[in-house]
Amino acid sequence: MQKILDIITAKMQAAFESAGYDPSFGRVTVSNRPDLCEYQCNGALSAAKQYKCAPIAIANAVAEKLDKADFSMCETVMPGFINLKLSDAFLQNYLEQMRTSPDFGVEKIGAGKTIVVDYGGANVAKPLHIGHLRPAIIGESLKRLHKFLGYNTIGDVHLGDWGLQMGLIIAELQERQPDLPYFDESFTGEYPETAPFTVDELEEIYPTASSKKADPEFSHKAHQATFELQQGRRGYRALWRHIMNVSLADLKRNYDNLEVYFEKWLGESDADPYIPAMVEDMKAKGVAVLSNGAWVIPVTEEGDKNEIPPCILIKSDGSAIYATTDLATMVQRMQDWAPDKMLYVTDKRQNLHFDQVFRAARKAGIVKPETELEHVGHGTMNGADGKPFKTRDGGVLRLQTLIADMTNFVRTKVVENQIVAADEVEETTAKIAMAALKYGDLSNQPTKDYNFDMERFAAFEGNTGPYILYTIVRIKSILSKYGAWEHLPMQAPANIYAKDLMLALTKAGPALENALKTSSPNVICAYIYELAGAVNKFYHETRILTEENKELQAGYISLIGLAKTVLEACIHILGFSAPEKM
RNA sequence: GCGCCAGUAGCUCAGCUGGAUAGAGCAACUGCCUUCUAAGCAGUAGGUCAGGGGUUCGAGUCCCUUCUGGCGUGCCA
Repeated sequence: MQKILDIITAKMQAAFESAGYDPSFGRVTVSNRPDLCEYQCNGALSAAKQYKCAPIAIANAVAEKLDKADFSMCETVMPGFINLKLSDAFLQNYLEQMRTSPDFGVEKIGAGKTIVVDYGGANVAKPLHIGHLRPAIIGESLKRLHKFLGYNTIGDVHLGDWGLQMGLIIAELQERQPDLPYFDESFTGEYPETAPFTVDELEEIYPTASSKKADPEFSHKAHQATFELQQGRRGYRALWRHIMNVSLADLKRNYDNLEVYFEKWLGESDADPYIPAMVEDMKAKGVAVLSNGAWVIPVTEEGDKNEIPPCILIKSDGSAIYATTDLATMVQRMQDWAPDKMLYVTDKRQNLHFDQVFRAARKAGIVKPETELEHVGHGTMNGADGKPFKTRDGGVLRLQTLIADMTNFVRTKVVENQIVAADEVEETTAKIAMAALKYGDLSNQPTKDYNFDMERFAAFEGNTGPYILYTIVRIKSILSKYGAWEHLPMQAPANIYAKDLMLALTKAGPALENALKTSSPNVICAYIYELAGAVNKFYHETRILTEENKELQAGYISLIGLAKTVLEACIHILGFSAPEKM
């Protein structure tokens, strides 16, 4: 469906033109003075500069020419604003069109396009911790948003399963159990089928090994193991498969628990086969050059304020590095899926890395010039005190612990409330906790750091996930008491609360598009908060089920029905859902 | 050193290519439940938009500069 702003802007531009002014001044925006009008055009003010005359004169001339069929008000105000209000009939027709269109008429701007969203960033052999929360839920949300707007979407967890971390684990294992056959180069038999460690052991082995990086001897062994693993040393590959098997099951369970689902569980290792040919190609093209013993891709471009470091392709010890696997992964993605866009959701501290990789990819011709590459660098989640999140003993907090804490916190309130039956407590609690956690995160701009405050996020008042859910639950409650509502047509606004709600509903599509364009789920949060507010005001001021005029009542029901449709679609994009009662 | 990002109410944050009186939530205070869930609604109070210059009819928004904080800055991811 055409957006209201576009419809009005087109009319306004026509009016500017027919009044003898440049139509580009006819841009209409949502009013910032809702007490005066619903939409406004400030074009006369800017036009006054170019035409060197009083803005109000331009505004009057334009207003004179404006096609006023869809407006109930059009007035000019000093120094030159043009203020507009929509007619009831226009709103009714527009909302009716929304109601009867698939997905309330949002424009499928991604139709025919494919996007890869790279957003997990989990490392094998490491439990998911709070650092994995943001990329997971922001990425999941952006993926769902693209899907809703018509894109073919491929979410790829892009496991960290190939870098130095694997070498560290191998080196540490060798120190602990040197007699295992995996370390015996002369061993030619079958390796054991069961792993020589459990998940819990693995999750202890990695941090231990990581803490020993400062030891030159150990560090060298780890680097050597990394190199040999990548070169295909048989025992290391076998060990690597054990590590993968043991930790993948655990990772999947954790992501499921967060309601984050990947279409692809590929990792850095899957990019490995693409590396040799890619590197040879880059060398042949002269894209990669030898520098200090390493093969690097210079990526400084004209216009840079100063030289940015080259992208390192092959380290001086001959092994690959994360830039290499990221580039090779692009090769694989272009070959298998030919996406129009690749979106990476990782910590913003990797900004430079992706800048380098994107430049290198374009320089080497790995992606097409029109392929969009975007890095959404998210900020850090800190504790309520604004300091890095730590457990009481200073360790890293596990994701599952965070979710459990939130769930326990919410459960207490659900039980106190006594609205749901005992056997529904867990399901309701889980939904509210998920909403609290995700909305609390997503309502912040992705790029900014924020403080995790469980009491604030799970608070049952204010701008929170639970508030949004509560609004939906209220609507559901009325609709289920009313009966069949899906067929009821939209009516003209019955009061100012109805009109405000209708105006809010028309902004759904634009909000989603804006969120997609800026890769900012917080835009959706801000929108549904506004929409939920409009619903609650309407709810408060209008008796619906006791309304005696059945015709009028049907209009109310239709209106809140559409509100439910929009709200539920939006929270689904954000990654959570509403219970029946709360 | 250089680069990037940020600084808006006591706290947490919005503010869309400059536009009318800078908006929410929390906390504080005041009202509204015999009526669809009060996890709600209405209201009061709270801001020299870090400081200083500049451009403009008009600046939280654009330019310059200072201060403060965070992060990054060739072989970790």
